[in-house]
Amino acid sequence: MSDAKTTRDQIVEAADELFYRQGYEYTSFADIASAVRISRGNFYYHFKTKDDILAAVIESRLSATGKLLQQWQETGQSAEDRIRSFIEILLTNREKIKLYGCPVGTLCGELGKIGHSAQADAKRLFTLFRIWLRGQFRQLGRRRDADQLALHLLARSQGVATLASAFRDDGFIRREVKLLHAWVDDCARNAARSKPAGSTNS
Amino acid sequence: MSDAKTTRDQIVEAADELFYRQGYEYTSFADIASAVRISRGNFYYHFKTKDDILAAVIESRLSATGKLLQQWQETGQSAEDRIRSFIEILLTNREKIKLYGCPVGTLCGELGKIGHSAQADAKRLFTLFRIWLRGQFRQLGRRRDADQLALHLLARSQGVATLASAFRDDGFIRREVKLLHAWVDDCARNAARSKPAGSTNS
DNA sequence: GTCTATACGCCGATAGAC
DNA sequence: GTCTATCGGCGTATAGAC
Repeated sequence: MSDAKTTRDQIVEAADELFYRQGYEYTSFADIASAVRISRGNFYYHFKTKDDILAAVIESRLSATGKLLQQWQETGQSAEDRIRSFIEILLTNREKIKLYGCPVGTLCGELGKIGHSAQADAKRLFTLFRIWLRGQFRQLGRRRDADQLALHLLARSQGVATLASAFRDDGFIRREVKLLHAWVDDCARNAARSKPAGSTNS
Repeated sequence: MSDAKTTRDQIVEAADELFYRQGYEYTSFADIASAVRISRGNFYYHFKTKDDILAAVIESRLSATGKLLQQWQETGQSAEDRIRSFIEILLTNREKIKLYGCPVGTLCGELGKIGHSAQADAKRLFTLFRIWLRGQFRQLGRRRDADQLALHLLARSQGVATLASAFRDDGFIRREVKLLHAWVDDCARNAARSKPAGSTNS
């Protein structure tokens, strides 16, 4: 509690940011140590290996993502609204996305390529969003294809992030976000049509 | 000519594959040398630095991509067909995509993160597809938004590749390819509707 | 808990024999 | 053109003083 962050927390925080900006492989202990302003030696008091730091970073991201989704769950007026808050992160985080892509997608990709065992854990970040989105689409009335819609939306977001970082194009992001909102419109319409007359979402 | 590949060509070929499968940063000279079965020392007779190899690999990919697009241009019966051949590479290359993602997207992403100057060249791979696709959509009659449609299709493909490699899901790829073909259907329909009656594509 | 000093290997890169 | 031998640097990781 209060603002007294432990050194360990500072390390995780700095590593999180550096792994996002530079990638895991490219980030050295020296990078993290100098960001936290501690010596490399002190480092190993808190984490035995680089893999341990990665595990802690992923755990921290999983926790933060869970809280974010829970917050959306509480503040969103409807399932449709909640899906739209997911889409909006593309706009909210667009400056970082243009520079470093999506933190989930790029980490999973890198860990997959170097055959790192932590890729399974990183994938759980995707799964967290997938399950949450699936729940929203179910509430929208798309019970049969809710999971497919969730994956589709995840894929669309990943694609936007990848091209946004390649071309550094703001207008492109805005247009794609508009298209995604229009796609949600369609999802809601089709759900209403296929539901029995008079049924509601609750 | 003939099958007598020069050592240099073999190096580029091996590096190309390794950069795709392991990433640029993670691939060492030792990896490439052992793949080509030459000593590390001999290596430097052909390439002065690792950056030089990367440049040669990108150049090789640009050339191969250009030839592929030219071939599609010649064999495709219509612009619509040609766009569909682009979509089909997701299916054709799905085994590698599930393991290593898209070679263009992952390379651009990695080079962007480590701030490598060759990222500008890697981006040209995207631009090659972008311009070619833009041309196809123009021929389809979508003159005003041809470039936006090209970027949209590129983004959708990238998203499919990213999630396919995270979840290793064949069914997901197939469903998304179907959706993309349906999207092309819509593109062609909307183009026909907005064109003056009686006009043709040629 | 934090530091300095240090081990040890792999990295990219060079020199020079054949 | 291909090899062996080797360099300097940085990477992760450890030992031990304070």
